[in-house]
Amino acid sequence: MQTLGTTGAAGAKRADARKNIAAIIEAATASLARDPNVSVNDIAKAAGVGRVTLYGHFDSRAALIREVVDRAIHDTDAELNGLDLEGDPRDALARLLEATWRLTHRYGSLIVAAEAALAPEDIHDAHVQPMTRMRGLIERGQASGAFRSDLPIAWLVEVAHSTVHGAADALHRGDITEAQAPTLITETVLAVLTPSH
Amino acid sequence: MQTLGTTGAAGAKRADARKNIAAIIEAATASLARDPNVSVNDIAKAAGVGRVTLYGHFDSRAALIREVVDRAIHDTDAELNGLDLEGDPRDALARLLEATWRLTHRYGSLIVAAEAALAPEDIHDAHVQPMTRMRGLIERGQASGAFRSDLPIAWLVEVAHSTVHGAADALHRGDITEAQAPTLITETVLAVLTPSH
DNA sequence: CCGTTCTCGGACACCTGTGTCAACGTTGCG
DNA sequence: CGCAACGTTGACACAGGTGTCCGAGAACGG
Repeated sequence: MQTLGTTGAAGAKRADARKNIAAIIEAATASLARDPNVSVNDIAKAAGVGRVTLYGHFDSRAALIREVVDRAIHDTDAELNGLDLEGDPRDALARLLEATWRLTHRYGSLIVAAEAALAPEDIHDAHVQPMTRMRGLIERGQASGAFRSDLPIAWLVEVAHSTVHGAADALHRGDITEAQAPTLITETVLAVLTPSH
Repeated sequence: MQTLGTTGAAGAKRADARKNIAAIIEAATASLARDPNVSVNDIAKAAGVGRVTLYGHFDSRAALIREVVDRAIHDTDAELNGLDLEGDPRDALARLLEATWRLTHRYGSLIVAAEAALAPEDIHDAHVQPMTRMRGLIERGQASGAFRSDLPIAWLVEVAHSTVHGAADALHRGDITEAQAPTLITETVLAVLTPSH
């Protein structure tokens, strides 16, 4: 058992087993996105299987979260790598922000769950990966004079992320609608990044 | 026992009892600001008393948190009410942001603890109170033309808060220093609020 | 100085969540 | 078919946190 590790390669398992594994991962992703402290029991119930069945496929709660996070990182990378980050930095940033928002909205508080359950080393990648992408784009915009350079680059990246995060909170609270979120985020971040004159 | 409820009025108690209560509240505030999931045991140890002594003064973990939160709200209100919010809206906003930052930094993740332990009704006040202050100031600035009016007011308030929150994260991560935080926050929020032309 | 008040520590019951086991179904393949 | 391999299940053991009770002892305040 436990033939699938962090690689996630489901080999020659029985058909129903593979179906259950998929259901568990899907349910875990959705549940953890909502509440980072969901119990394994709730995740199993959401997947339509028994709790012990889940333990038959994943060694521990941490192993399950690791698998979910790995998939999230993989999907995120795939989605973000398919993005066109060339051209006008402002337009590129808008595209990157829109994608980041979509992913944040999908995975929600998964990162919180990961931080609580996984070792710091495992978290590092999840944070650094999208960070450097945003950072690189902002640096390119600074070099071309499209973005302001009088604030620390790390801070500008942080602003982009907190704005996206804040939009998620505001949406959850009902202050804004899902439709207007991307516009508000882009408008806001660009307002910060635009040089005074 | 338990003569102090949410009012927090310590009456004619014994001197050491009052001292211990104060130590407990102080330790709980500091502990919860760091980790919203601290156990009652750890809080008691941090206060230098036994766990049972703590239960002698507070009916439950929730009651303790409620007391801590009430004090935090009270102190916050006092500090914010002492602020001069008149004059140039930009300067007033800078003052309000600076105070908000200081308080956020002091109380840290206390709100998270409150959200997990208290009923939604009890949380409402903690959120709404500082919200309306910021909102009123922004509205005044909008009326005088100092701030942009093309974005929803609720979103602008959210931006101010997520920027402060983001600064706390960046500081915790070591991306910025405590000294530059107020400047960065003010600079950023003003960049968003300043009309395009 | 003495009674009241408070602290302290251990022990207990209870709850929730995690992880494991052996027995019970079910699937898949010859 | 039929059997062996595998997945699934309820039941069990364990750990950590909360809240309570008790008795012994210390400190306060009159």
